[in-house]
Amino acid sequence: MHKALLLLSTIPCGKVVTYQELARVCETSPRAIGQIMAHNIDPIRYPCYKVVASSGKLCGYSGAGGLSRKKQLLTLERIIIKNGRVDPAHFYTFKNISGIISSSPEF
DNA sequence: CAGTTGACGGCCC
DNA sequence: GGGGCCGCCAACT
Repeated sequence: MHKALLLLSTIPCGKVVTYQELARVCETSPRAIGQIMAHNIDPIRYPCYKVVASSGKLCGYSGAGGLSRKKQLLTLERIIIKNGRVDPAHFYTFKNISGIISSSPEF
């Protein structure tokens, strides 16, 4: 399993991450993160709906329901979405990567 | 192994 | 803010 997917489960409720941030932590390109999400086999276990573009745009969701579903799930976490975009105030950044690693067995 | 294709980002205008 | 361009990297022909 890729690191990026594991990081998703560490995101606090009410927050989202950008592809950029995941790319930074995983030391890869945002494009690669996009691929990983697109090929994500298990949207249930890994909350890939919390991943948005740096502009706040939702971009896509391969799970059932598509973008509207993704939007709905985010709304359930009290995240305000205007015009298909998440307010940047909801962006989450990984501060202590080592802490995350120690709390996740698969690392 | 060599293209192609995106759920992107940064830069420029 | 938005469109055009190019670099990026993993997955899939």
